[in-house]
Amino acid sequence: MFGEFSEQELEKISNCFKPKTVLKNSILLSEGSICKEFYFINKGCIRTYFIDKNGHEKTRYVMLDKHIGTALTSFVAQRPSIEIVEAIGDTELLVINHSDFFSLNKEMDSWKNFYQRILEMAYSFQNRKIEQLVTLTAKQRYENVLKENPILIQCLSNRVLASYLDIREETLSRLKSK
Amino acid sequence: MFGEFSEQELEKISNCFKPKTVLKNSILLSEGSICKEFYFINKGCIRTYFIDKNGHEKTRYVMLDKHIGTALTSFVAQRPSIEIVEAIGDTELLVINHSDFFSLNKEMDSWKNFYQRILEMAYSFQNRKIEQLVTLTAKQRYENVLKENPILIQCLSNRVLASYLDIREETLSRLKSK
DNA sequence: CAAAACCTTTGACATAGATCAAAATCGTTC
DNA sequence: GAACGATTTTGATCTATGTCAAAGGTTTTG
Repeated sequence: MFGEFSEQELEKISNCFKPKTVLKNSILLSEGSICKEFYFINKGCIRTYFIDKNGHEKTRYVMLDKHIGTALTSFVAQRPSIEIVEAIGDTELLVINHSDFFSLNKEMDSWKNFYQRILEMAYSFQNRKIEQLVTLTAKQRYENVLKENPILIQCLSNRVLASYLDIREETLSRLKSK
Repeated sequence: MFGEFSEQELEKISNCFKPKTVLKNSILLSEGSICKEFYFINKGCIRTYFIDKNGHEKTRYVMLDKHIGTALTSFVAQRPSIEIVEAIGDTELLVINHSDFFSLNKEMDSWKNFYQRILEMAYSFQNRKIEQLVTLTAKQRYENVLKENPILIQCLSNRVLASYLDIREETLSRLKSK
């Protein structure tokens, strides 16, 4: 899906991924912990978010079926995470831990390419997010998700969707009734 | 600085970098063009920015002496760029073009690591930027730059600094007089 | 299935920062 | 160095969105 691997390589890679099932609302990574895991979502939904000075949640990234991700900044730097990782619904995951991830990255050229692509895409995604935050109004951001990624609106509660759009839930409620 | 290279590798790498001097206010990449170049700033200052629907500039990234960068999204995907790259002052650059960059990335393991580190840092930088945009007030963002990166305040005009902070120049002017 | 806990909606009000306009400064050029 | 253009400051408004509070809804739980 993200890279091209030989049979042998796939064998080695799949040995590194361990299945894991988590229930709705489970915390996979709490604030201040160091992120040791990278996830492939087989089925379900998880998100990363952080909490601002006023105690409000800000959702950065939502992963649905067949997506990958983690609290990347903490995972890469092995520093305490600002971001929290949480299961939104019951979720089946495949997990690779930090040391296996970077062992593969040392040994396997095709994994390096894979990781590069992950980083490139993560970067582009963040970049689009910044563009939208600084150029679009709350309403435009909502309409943009409605158009580009409507599945999110089905999967997320209004509370979480609002935090993803960086607006208050009251504002989202008002936007929708128009 | 960013990676570890052997003498041989350094030789090869430096053959790919060409010196280039540009004058203040030169456009290195215009909107809609495909970014073909990656820059090392020897001396001077360049920025990347884009223009929102109201015609206002939004500065994403400022590179000073010994920094590296480019309009990364366009450079990576080889798609027309939303971002503009502009010299803020007269600037001496070293330039590597897209095909040399990715040739090195194919051939040279240490360059792969180097590129990974660039991407990791670029990602973290964007992430911090998002955190600050969504959690800090205009004043806090100004004070943050004042504290963390005061050299920017010397190098940039108020107009550009304001666009970097994502506030209007009038607001910045008012913030400063307090 | 009742009650507790949580989520969403609605209303009234507050405010940070934008907008528009006009002076005041500064820098560049002929 | 006068004059033009660009940048910065100041002032008077406007507005999108936040805040606070309360009322309905829904879901979870013993």
